[in-house]
Order: sequence, then structure tokens, then C-alpha cells
Amino acid sequence: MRATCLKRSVTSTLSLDIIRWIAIILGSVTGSGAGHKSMSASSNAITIADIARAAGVSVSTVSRILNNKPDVAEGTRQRVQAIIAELGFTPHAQAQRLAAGRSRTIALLFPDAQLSLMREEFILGAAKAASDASYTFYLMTSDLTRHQLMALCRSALADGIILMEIHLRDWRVSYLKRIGFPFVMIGRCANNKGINFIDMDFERGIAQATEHLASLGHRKIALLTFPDDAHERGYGPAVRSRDSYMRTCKQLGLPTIVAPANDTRSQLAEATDALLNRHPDLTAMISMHGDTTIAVYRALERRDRRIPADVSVIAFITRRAAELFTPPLTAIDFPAYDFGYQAGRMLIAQLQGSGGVEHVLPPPQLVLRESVAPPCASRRNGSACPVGNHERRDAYR
Amino acid sequence: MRATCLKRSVTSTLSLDIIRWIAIILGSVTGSGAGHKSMSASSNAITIADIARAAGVSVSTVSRILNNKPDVAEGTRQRVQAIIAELGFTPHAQAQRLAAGRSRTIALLFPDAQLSLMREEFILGAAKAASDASYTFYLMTSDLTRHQLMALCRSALADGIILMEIHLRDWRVSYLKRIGFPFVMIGRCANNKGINFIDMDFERGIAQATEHLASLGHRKIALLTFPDDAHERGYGPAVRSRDSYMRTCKQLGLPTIVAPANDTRSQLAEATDALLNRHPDLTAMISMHGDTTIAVYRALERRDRRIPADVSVIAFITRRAAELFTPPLTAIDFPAYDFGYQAGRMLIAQLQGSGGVEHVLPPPQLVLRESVAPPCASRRNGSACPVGNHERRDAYR
DNA sequence: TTGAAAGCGCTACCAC
DNA sequence: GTGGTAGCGCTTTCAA
Repeated sequence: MRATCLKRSVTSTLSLDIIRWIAIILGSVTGSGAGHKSMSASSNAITIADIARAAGVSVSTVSRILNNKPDVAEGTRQRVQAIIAELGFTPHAQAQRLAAGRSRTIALLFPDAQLSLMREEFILGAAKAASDASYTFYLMTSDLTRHQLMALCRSALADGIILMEIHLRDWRVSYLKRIGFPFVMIGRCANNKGINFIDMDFERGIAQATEHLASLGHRKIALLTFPDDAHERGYGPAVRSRDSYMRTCKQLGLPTIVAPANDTRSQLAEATDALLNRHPDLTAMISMHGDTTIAVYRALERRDRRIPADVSVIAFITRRAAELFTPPLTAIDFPAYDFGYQAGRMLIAQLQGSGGVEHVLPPPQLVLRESVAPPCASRRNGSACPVGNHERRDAYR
Repeated sequence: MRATCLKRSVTSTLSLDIIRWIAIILGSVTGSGAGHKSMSASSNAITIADIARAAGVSVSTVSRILNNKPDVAEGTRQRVQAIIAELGFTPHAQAQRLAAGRSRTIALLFPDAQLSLMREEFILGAAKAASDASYTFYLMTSDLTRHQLMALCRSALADGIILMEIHLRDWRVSYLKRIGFPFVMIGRCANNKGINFIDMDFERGIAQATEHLASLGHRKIALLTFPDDAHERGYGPAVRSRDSYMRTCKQLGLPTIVAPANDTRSQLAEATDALLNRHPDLTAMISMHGDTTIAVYRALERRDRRIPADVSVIAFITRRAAELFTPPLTAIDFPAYDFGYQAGRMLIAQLQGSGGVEHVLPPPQLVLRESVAPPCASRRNGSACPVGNHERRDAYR
């Protein structure tokens, strides 16, 4: 409070030297360990008006300088900036945002569902994109109700949002589109006209994985996929991957074996067991699950089926997670960090009005590690079964 | 703009029915796909004044209702709330924050360093704590300079912050304490008087791990730890774990073998190799690294040393990551999600003035999985070496 | 129990 | 180039 009194009594007639002296006092008072919550009380902070007074200019001028407007004399700019630095002034974010009508914030709506090791990368990528552009990054977990989404938009907390877990027909997308609220998707709908997105190309990824396995000689290739209700709800990855799997198998003349399961280790273990019971002659599996695919490994171990000698496994997963598996998991690479970063970048570009609509669907990349081999006639004799000799990646970091 | 005109012309003399009708018009106008960016333009949104006008009360009253103040007649409250619901009004967050002087936001300062599979849990835990308390959650990556930290505090973007990667003497802590800005630590300093923290008890964890290995008969137990400069800088986990290791080994009469390395897979692999060269008779390792500990596994594999038959390994890691290892990693459990959640909860409690200082140092829990066994005299004959028969956890989820 | 009005700290328009 | 000033949308005394 003492600081406040001092500050408020400063008048524009004081010389710069005196102002500086006062700044020092202010600093030491504020800085003393006297236990008063100076910043949190938030009322005795330096304002743009203090700067203006100290510099002998108007608040408009200070504001212009703060916002890098061109129409300021170089001398003034320097003088004011010196004082800003000296008093250690930073504009009050909420005030700026209110007055400017923009929050310079993007929000990531992050599905609450459950932990998954690879999803950290989405978050960190998007956060990095925000900080690179001097934007604030707002992370929202918990799945939103329609009402909550409306509130988020109206609250003006963020200028734009990143959506994940997109369904082919997604009410959030319809809503945001209708009210004209800026957003981008990680994922995509059935119709994406006018909407920015970046998505994994599950169609091509599945085709690539299936063809790779088929080319090694596999005939019975199962798809471990999402639970049935994910398909029914039109969850993009679920529908696209299954369709592509069906199509590819048909083209290649292979039987189709689909095993739906929740993305938990226990359910996936069960599903794998059931699958092996039904199809003892299975030689390959494609998993749509992330790190929970470890449950598939464990289920195979328990039945004494070796990877890749007896059964080959492919998943969609980040490099980092894939390399934790033993044997390392051959996978369609899921560059989640990049996806997050690109989404953030696209959203900010959109907010700044630069560029048109971007539909980003990077070509899937199959990274060969050690969980895939040709099928072995002499099963249970895996060590005699030669491992395919492909490009191997041990991308340690 | 049409919406704006309509809205602005509404006067308090209009009947409620007409107001409702107008609300419908507004809704459909705003909702039409005419391509005007209604929300993003942010100027034609409904305000508290519109509500007041429509309800025939003052803005003060609406504000009171919005903030659940007690001094409002029940009838008024109901009537106004009905209108709020009808018009789909949500207060403008920035305006609220500016006027109230609080942002109801916490920020997590997340070390940029590098990806680590387990750290997602810190983030999601803290985010959950925020959302549970109706707080906004900002994630800030990139390590802050002193200047940036000052700016963050002064900007009033957040009411309080969560700090990670704490050093024994941490300039950020000194600064925040000095200016009285609310914060909590995941980690702790040498002196934590008056500061809330939650931390892994590395001292006890290391002691526990070392004693466990010693009790199985291990005599040469190495500590794979942080690089030397982390110690020099006084990074808490580095200093505390090494000290505890030294002390425990001394007490048990064991030699000390310390191998520092950066937390990257390649460096860790190198360090492991070097370690095995220097100490071929090593039978156990304790790793301070997270999922990068996979590099230790791989280095051992390459030298044909089996886990746990030839070498036992213990790390500090989340359950989820530990179970991806093969054999599953016996570990001091790192409940990172809970740590994040607790930190968030403590910070918000502090902001709301409830309760005193909390120093949370949960007792470390050693979870026995399959990477530890008694040392085997007949090395290279691992399969003959019996695996210890302890509590085993296969916590699938 | 309610209303009027003075801010919160900043931006941006308009005049000089 | 610069200054005055009217908001931005809300909270919060202080009176009534």
C-alpha cells in the first residue's frame, strides 16, 4: 500500500531523475520480504499510465510503443522503452485482451478418455506452436458438452481451438462452423470443406501395412480395432481403418478377421486371446491401439507364440513408444508432436488471416523394426525362422 | 451487424415474450451460415447489459446472480437465470478477470528439455485439478528467462503457477517468494519454509531400492544418474539420489559405482556400455532415467547380458511406462498424474486462502515386476537362475 | 434487495 | 507524431 500511495502521487512535473529514484524505492518496497502479496493483490502494479507520466507522454503513445506501431518518433520510443525497462513494466494481459478484443490464446480440447503415452506429444507440439507465435496455450481436458463448448466460445477465453477425436459427423464441428468460430482439427470429418485439418491417413496406412504383410506371405491377418460403438458413432480412425482393411484384404484375396476391443490393456489382452482361440493359424495382426498394444505382446507371450517368428505385429504409434516394445514394434509412424505443432501453426495462421484452407494428410510411413517377419511354416521353431531383411530404424535419441 | 442493431434497440419496456422472440431471431441470424464471423469478431456478442435490459433489472443484479451472491431475491434470480439460459449468455472471461482482479487460472511451467513418456501425466493431472475447481489451465513450455518469469507474473495471466525441475537453490523460487506470487513446486529446494510442494522422496526411494537389491545378495550395484552438470547446478533429484546412494552403500558396506549420463537413449546406451566395460562383474543397476532406461535394456541385450538373470534393473518410473518394458521394469513407482493433480489442488487451495503450507513427500513404493532377481553365480546361464518370488504386479488397465 | 456509477488497464479512434 | 478520450464487459462499493 505504501507503494501505491507513492506511485499515485507522482505527477508529471517531476523530473526523470526523481522518477527513477522513485522507481528504485518502489522496487525495494515491492521487493522486501515483508510478506505482503504484492503481485497477487494485483492492485499496486505499475500501469501504462505510470509509464506515460514518468516519460512525460500520453498513454496513447505508450500503447503505440507497446504494440510496435510505426507512427512514433524514434526518440520517444527509445526514451519510453528505457523507462519501461527500468520500472520493469509488463502490460496487464486481461486488460489488453479486453480492449483489443483478442486473447492471443489457442485452446486444445483434449479428450479425457484415458492416458496414452503417445498423446503427450500432441499437447507439447501444440503448446510449442503457440509459444513460437507468442500465443498463450490453454489446455482443456474433459470432454465438453454442447453447452460447455458454447460457453467456451462465448467467453472469449481463446481466439481459436484445436479439436481432436473427430467423428465423421461431428456436432462440435457443425456448431463451430455455424457460429464461425475459428478451429482446426487433428482428424477429419466426412466433409471438410473450408476447414483446416491435419490427420493420419489411416486408409493408406492400413493398406500399406496389410500389403507389406501380404507381400511377406501372410494370409491370415487380423485387425485389432476399436470397439463397435466407436464405429457406430462414426469415429474417423475406426471407420476409415476398418473400411480400408476390408477393401485391401478383398483386393489381395485374403480373409478378413476383425477383433474389436476397448483401448485398455485388460480388454485388449482378452480380445487377443479370443482371437487366437478362434484363429489358431493367424500369423499377423494390425493394431489400431497405442501403447496398450503391449497387451497383445503379453497375450502372445502367455500362449508361447513368438513375435515375429510366430506372429507379426504392426501398430500406429510414435517412434518413442514403438522402441519401448521388445521386440521393437514395426509401425506406421505416428508423428504426434508434429501433428500437434502443425495444428497449432495452422490455427494461428488462420487467426491471423494468412493463407487459405489447409488439408494436411501426410503419407504414412511404415517404419520397419523387429515385430514383423515372414510367416513360418514350422511354428514353435521361431529361431529357425529367418527375419525379413529390411531397412531397420533404431532411432535412439 | 443486423444482430447487433436488433439487440441494441431492445429496450426495457418490451415484454418478456417479445424479448424471447428476439432471442430466437438473434439465434437464427447468428446461426445462419451467412459467413460472418460472429464470435470471432467478438463485437456482437450478448452482454450482461442485454440480460439486464431483457430482465428489467440492473447490471449489478445480473452480476450478483452470475457470481452467486446471496443478496438477491429468489424470484429475481430465477427470472434472470431463465433469460440467461434463453439467450445463451456467457460472461466475457477477460472482462470478468480484469474487473475482478483475478484470473481463476493456474499455469504449469513445463520444462522444455525433451519428450519423456511419463511427463504427460504431470500435465494431465494438473489440468484435471484445474478443471475440477473451474480454473483455467495454461501450459507454458520453453524454459523461462528471469525476464520472462517477471513478465508472466506482472501480466496477471495466471493467479498462480506450478514449478517443476526444482533446484536446491532455485532463482525462480527466490523471485516468486520475494514478490509474493503464489506458486507450488513439484520438487523441492534445500529450504522450503512457507512453500507448498509435492516431491518424490528420492532419498528413501534410492535407499529402498539399494537395500532391496542388497538383500537379494547384490554387491556391485551401480547408479545410473544425471549428468555432472545437473549435480553442479544443484538439481534436486540428482543431488538427493546420489547422496542417498552413497550413504546407503556405505552403510551396507558396498562399493559405489556412479555412471552419469544425459537422458537420451544414445548417451545412456554409451554410458551403460562404458559401465559394463569398467565393471564386468556388475549385477545390478538403479536408473534415475525415465523411459530412456530402455537404452540400458538394449545395451545389456547387445552384450548378451540377460535381465534379470545376469543384471537386475530398477528405475523411477510410472506404472504405465514400466509395463512396456520386457521384462517389466521393477520400479519405484512414480505416480506422476497424482503429483500433477496434487500440485494443482494445493495451488488452488492456496489461492483460495484455505489451509496452511503443505509439504507432501509420499513414501516411495517399490513395485516388484520382473527386472530384478538375486545375482547369479553362474552367469551366462541365466535360465538356470531362479527369479525371486515377490509380490508381482501386472496392473493392466 | 436493488440500482447508479466508478473503475479495472488497455486499445483505438479522432483531432490537433 | 502525439494527446485526449470513449469504450471493452464486467465487478464492486455506496446509496437508496
